[in-house]
Amino acid sequence: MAEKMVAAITSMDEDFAQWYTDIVKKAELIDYSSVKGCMILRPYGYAIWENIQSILDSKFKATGHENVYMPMFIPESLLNKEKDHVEGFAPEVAWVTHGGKEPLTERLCVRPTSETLFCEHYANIIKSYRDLPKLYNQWCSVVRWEKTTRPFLRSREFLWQEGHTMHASAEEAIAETKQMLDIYASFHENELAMPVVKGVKTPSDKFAGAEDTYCIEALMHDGKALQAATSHYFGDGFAKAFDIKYTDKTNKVSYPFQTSWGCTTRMIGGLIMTHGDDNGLVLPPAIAPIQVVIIPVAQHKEGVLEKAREIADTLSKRFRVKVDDRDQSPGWKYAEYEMKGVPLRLEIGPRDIESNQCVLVSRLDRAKTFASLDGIADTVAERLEAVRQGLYDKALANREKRTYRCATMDEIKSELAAKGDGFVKAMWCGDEACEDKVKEVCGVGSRCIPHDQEQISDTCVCCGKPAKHMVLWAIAY
RNA sequence: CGAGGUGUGGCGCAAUGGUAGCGCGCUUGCUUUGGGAGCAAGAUGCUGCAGGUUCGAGUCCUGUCACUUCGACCA
Repeated sequence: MAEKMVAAITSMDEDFAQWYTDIVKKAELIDYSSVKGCMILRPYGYAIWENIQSILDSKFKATGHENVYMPMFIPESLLNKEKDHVEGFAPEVAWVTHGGKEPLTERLCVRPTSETLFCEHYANIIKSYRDLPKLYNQWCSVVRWEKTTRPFLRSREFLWQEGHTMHASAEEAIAETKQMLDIYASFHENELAMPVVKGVKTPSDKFAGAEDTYCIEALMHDGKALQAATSHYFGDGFAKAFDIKYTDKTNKVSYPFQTSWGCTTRMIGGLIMTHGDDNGLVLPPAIAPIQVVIIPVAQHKEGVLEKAREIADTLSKRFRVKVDDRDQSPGWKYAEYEMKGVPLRLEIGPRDIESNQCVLVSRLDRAKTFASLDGIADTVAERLEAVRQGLYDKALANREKRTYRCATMDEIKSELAAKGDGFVKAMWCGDEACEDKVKEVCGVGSRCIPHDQEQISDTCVCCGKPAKHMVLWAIAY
């Protein structure tokens, strides 16, 4: 019987990539569409995104941000206004060249990101220091014509939010950049139960047109890194390129300072690869579309379904609950909701009803325990919190196990060879040539310069000159 | 963009160049129900597409498209 269940998906140790693909399909998160790299988010997958969206949206609003909606198209001339930006994105934009049968006089790109659109608009509406700050966000999809694609991790169209803000001073803009990074980090650690490393990108890895790019990096179960969210400080470069000017308190014409920050449906890929196991997806309660699934056992027997629905009524005041009364065997349903990552299962059958109890099964370890139906909502709340904490602890333990502190490139190579992919902490002189060489020789790229610095050694891991920073290195998704 | 893999019923697969089959799923009925239930009866195919070779092509050849894996690049 156990064999049959494991056979349902590829084992993650056997083939992690195939395991991932099996999960996104079998947990009914997505389906492939007829356009390469464009996935269909099915109800269950979209519900996860809606939960992520609703939590983050309330955090954004609590910090003073307002939602807007910008057009999907950017005229070529507008995209071209900021040199670094267009160079960064031009290779992967999709172009609209015709309206009906008529060629357009100027081709339009489908937004790969909306800095240029926000800047054009800000130039029109920011005239006085009284107009600042502007704290806008939008939820939308963007298009980047990627060569190779994977569901959630790299699709040609993906859903995201992009915040774009304008501030009177550099300090205020930098504070905004950091505030949003903190919001992303706490969302990942608390709601998604994913430990993350906060840091700043090296100059070669910055967002096109940014002065500083901050990010949070998470380590997946297979030891590869995933950038989970980013927050950029732009200085006044875009403001100058787009002629966004205002009159400040001293009656002087000034340029405002800008930020942007975003996170995407890629987070769902991160959830899968952080928490999933050989029985399928495992979802942290905060974003699980179903937090508690109730499985009636021997549901044709008198009183069973009624009792299941009664419990559901009680629980649904506090949790997202589903009673599955389909005509399938209980075992079939157990396997199905494990595949879908439902954090807690409640089984109720005739024997339980007699003794006023039910069986609770945590998705974390599939351990079965009896629980009294008195005060069941409090018990469920405790168990859900235990799932969240357990997921976080497990992910953190994996990250610690796979974090290597290295003083030389030889050490990096031998650690990775001996213990598998993971985070490498090693010192760096700041020279891009060394960054490139580490990637070439050791196979790991720089992910970020972590905020929490450690002194691994005094000299650059590559050239031996005095080190400026500890860098986090890894193979990235 | 480079290197591989795969295209046959909804899904997974089989079929020496010779009548397209199996399992799962699906439908109906009955019996079941505490870890993917059992029996019975059904339905489902222009073998990705286009050419070619052949008396005959799922099978061989050419082209093409799609999906997918791994690299390089990116959220």
